[in-house]
Amino acid sequence: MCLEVFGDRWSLLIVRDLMVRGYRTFKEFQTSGEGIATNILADRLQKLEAAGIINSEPEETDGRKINYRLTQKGIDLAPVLLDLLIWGARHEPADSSCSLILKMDKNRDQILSEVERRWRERDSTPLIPSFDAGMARQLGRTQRHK
Amino acid sequence: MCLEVFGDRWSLLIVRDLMVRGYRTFKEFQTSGEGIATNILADRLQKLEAAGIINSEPEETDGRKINYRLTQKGIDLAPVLLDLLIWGARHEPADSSCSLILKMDKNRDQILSEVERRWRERDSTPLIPSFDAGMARQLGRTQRHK
DNA sequence: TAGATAACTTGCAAAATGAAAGTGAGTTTG
DNA sequence: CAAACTCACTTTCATTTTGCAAGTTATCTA
Repeated sequence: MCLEVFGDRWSLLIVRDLMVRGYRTFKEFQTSGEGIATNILADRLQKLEAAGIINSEPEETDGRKINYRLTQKGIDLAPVLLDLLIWGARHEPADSSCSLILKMDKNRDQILSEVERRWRERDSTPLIPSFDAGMARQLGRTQRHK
Repeated sequence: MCLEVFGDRWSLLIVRDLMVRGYRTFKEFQTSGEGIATNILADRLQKLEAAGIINSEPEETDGRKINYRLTQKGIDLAPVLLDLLIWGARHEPADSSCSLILKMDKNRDQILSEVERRWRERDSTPLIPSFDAGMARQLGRTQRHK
């Protein structure tokens, strides 16, 4: 059931970008440097919406843009993403932000409520820049993988 | 980084089966009814091993069999799987075991330490049969999907 | 009003997946 | 002890999914 939706390379990445990087539009995903093809992006956004994880509505001030946002069901994935992040930090040496991320293990509940607050208040600034960068690097590649 | 490994339909399912259903051999995965093709299964087992999430060793009593087990890195995925399960139970009505699963939200830490204990003691009986069935149904389909 | 821009589609080649049928080492059976 | 069987894979090949590039259409913006 719930692995259906995430059994591909992009869906969780999209959810992550909505959750912690504050992405909202097609263009932001497209140019985020992760290299998702536009047809796949369109397809995944549609499937995530069909699954009730995100919704979409045109922006009022600019009729071209469509804003994608997490639903409650989508934001409820925060614990999963956070645990995955912590797991990655613990087991993939990689990054300098690991120590930062590992501290989050202690503050798990606090961080989760912060994530939810930001969502409720439609605050789309990236969630702590350094944290964001680290989270991005941990959870998914930023470069095309050969 | 860490989404690389799980950006496909089967890898997390394999980890789940090792973790909560007590699967150990190729055959068990193959005949579990989830319908994974043997070539894909072989490929995923190899990739999971390359990623340090599982290891493999021939069984002593039967030279044909190979036992796959989670490494520490693999068992550390328990929080992720548990959160995903709880998320599924909360948002995919589906199942009668949902209420059972949702109770696990309260006992999160207790369940996680039970999972780890079982792993340490190489106890491969399914983790509470009813829980197991529910977890299986929630996390992945058991039937071929059209 | 002539570009930009945003959000997609479309077409096509390349890669991944799945079903089915092998293969070969090791084990059980008669 | 040889034939049959089991287990863990490979191989082959058809189908599906993905990725890239190039449109397309409906808004803006200068």
